[in-house]
Amino acid sequence: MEAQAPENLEELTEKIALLQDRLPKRLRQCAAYILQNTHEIAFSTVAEISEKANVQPSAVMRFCQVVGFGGYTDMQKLVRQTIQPGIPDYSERIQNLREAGDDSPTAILAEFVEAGRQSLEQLSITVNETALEKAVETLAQARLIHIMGLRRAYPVASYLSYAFEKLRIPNVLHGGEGRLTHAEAMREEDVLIAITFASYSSETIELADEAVQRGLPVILISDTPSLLVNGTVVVPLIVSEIDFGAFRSLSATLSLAISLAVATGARRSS
Amino acid sequence: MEAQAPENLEELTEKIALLQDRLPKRLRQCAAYILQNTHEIAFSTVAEISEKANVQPSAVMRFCQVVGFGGYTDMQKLVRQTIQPGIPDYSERIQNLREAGDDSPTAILAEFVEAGRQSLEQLSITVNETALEKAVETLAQARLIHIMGLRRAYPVASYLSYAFEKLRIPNVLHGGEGRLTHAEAMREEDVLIAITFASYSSETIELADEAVQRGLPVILISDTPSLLVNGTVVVPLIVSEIDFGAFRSLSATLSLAISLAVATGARRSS
DNA sequence: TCAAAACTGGAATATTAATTCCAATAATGG
DNA sequence: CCATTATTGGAATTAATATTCCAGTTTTGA
Repeated sequence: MEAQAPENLEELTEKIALLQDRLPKRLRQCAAYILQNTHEIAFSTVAEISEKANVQPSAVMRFCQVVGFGGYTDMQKLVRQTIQPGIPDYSERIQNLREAGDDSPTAILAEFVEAGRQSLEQLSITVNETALEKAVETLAQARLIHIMGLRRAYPVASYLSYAFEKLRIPNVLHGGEGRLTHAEAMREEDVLIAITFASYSSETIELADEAVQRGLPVILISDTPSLLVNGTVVVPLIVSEIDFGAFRSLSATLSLAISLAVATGARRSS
Repeated sequence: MEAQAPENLEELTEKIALLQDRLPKRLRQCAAYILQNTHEIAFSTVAEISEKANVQPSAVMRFCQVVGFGGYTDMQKLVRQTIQPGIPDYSERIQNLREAGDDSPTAILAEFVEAGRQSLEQLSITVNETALEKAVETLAQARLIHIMGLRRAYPVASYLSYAFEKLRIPNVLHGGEGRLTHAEAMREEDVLIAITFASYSSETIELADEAVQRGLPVILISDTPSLLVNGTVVVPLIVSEIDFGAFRSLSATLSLAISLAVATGARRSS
C-alpha cells in the first residue's frame, strides 16, 4: 500500500518478520508459511501456496499487497530473480564459500558443511543394521533409559534426553553440568546409552563398566570399536565423524542418536 | 510422437542431442537453444523461449511434442523438478513410512540422514555472509560470551560452550539444567548468543531482551527471522533445518554454531 | 449492547499463457 | 515442372491463473 516493495530476499523476509505480529489471522498464516518456504514461491501458483498455508487465494493476494507488491506476480518475480543467479548448485556454492579466504567465517562454515555431509554419507554406508536393530529392540523394552556423555558427547546425550522426554519415554541424563552420575539408580531392566569419543572420558567408561557388572545392556555410541568392554551385553554403534580442525559438526552422530530415539518411540507405540 | 517422454535432465539432453540432426530448421533452432539454456525453461513462458530462439511459439510447442512431452507444461515440470530437488514434505514422509509399515530403524535413519544432508545444502546456499562476518567480529571483541538455548537448542548451546572452552574463550552457559539464568552477570563489552527455534522458549527471549536493554550485542540463531527484537544490535543467523516428524537432526545448526566458534577463535589469535 | 470498522471466504472477472488449427510456403521426388 | 508432402507463421481457441469484488462474519471501541 503505502509501503515500498522489497527489492531482494533479505528485505522481503525482514519486512514480513516485522509485520507479522500486527497482521490479522489469515495474513499471519501467509506470513508464517512464506517465511519458511520463501523459495517455493518461485515455482508455485497462488492456489498452491494458499492451499499449503490453509488460506484462501484472496488472502495470499492481500498479503502480497500488504507487503508492498502490486500482486503475487510481482512477488514471484522478485523471488525468481534472486534464485536464478544461484541455481542451487551445491558443489559450486561450496567452492565459492571455500575461496572466501582461509579463516573467513564462510570458508570455515563451508568446511564444516562439507565434513558434515561426508560424515552423513559415511554413516549411511557403514551403519550396522543388525546392531541398530538390536539397540532399538533393547531400548523399546527398557524400563528406564540412562544416558551418559561428556564433553563433545554431551550435546548428543542431552538431545537424546530431550527426544525421549518428548516421546514420553522415561530417561535419566547422567553427568550433566555437575558431572554427577547416579550409578546406584541403575536397576534391573534398565538400559544405558553411553556416548564417548576418543579420547574417552573416564567417567563414561566407568559408568558403562558399572552397568555391565550389574548385568544391564549397554548401547555404546562411539567413533571406534576399540572399547568393546564386553561383547555379549554391549551393543556398539560406530560413527566415524570427520574432523575439521579439532572439532566436528556432530551431524552423523546426532542423526544416529535421534533415529535411535524415534525408532524406539515407534516400536513402543506399536 | 509415440516416443516416451524423458524422465530427467540427462535423458532430456540425450534425446535432444540425438534428434537434433534429423530435425527441420525451426525445430533444430529450438533444440539448439534449449540444449544450451535448459534451466531457463523452469522460469520462462513459451513466448519468452520462442523469442529467444527466434522461432514462433508454435514451433516450441511442436518441439516439445517431438521430444515426447504432451506439451510445454510437461517439459517445464521436469526441468523444475530437477532444478529444485523436491523440497520433500517430511511430515508426509514419516506418515508414508508408517503406512508402508517400514518403521525399521534403518529406514528412519535414512530419512534423518537425508534431511540432514538437505539442511546442510540449504545452509550453504542461504547463509547470510554479511551477518556471519558481523557475528564473528562481534564475538572476537567480546570480553565474555553468554550462551543461552533451551530444549532443542540446548545441545547447540552446550556444544558452543564446549568449543569456546577448548579455544580458551571465556564463556557462560545460561539456563542449563537448573534453568538458571544469570542476567545480572551480563556486563558492558559482553555478547549474548541466543539460540531458539519455533515455538520459542520464553526464557531465551527474555534474556535476549534483557541483553538488548543493557545495550549488549545479541547474536540470534533461529529458524525464522520473525523475532528480530531490535534490528540495530541483534545479528540474526537463520538456519532452516528440515524437520522429520517432530524432530530435527540439528546438522545445519550445529555446523553453523561450530563454525562461529572456530572462526572466532581464529580471529582472536590473529 | 450496538454501530462501525476490519476481516474473510468464495464466486466473478480479467489477464496471461498454452495449445491447436489452418492457410501459406517451401521442400521433395518423379 | 508439377504434384505431393512436409514445414512454417500467425491467428484463433482453450485452459490456467491472477486479481478483484462483494456479501457475510467477526472484531473493535464507545
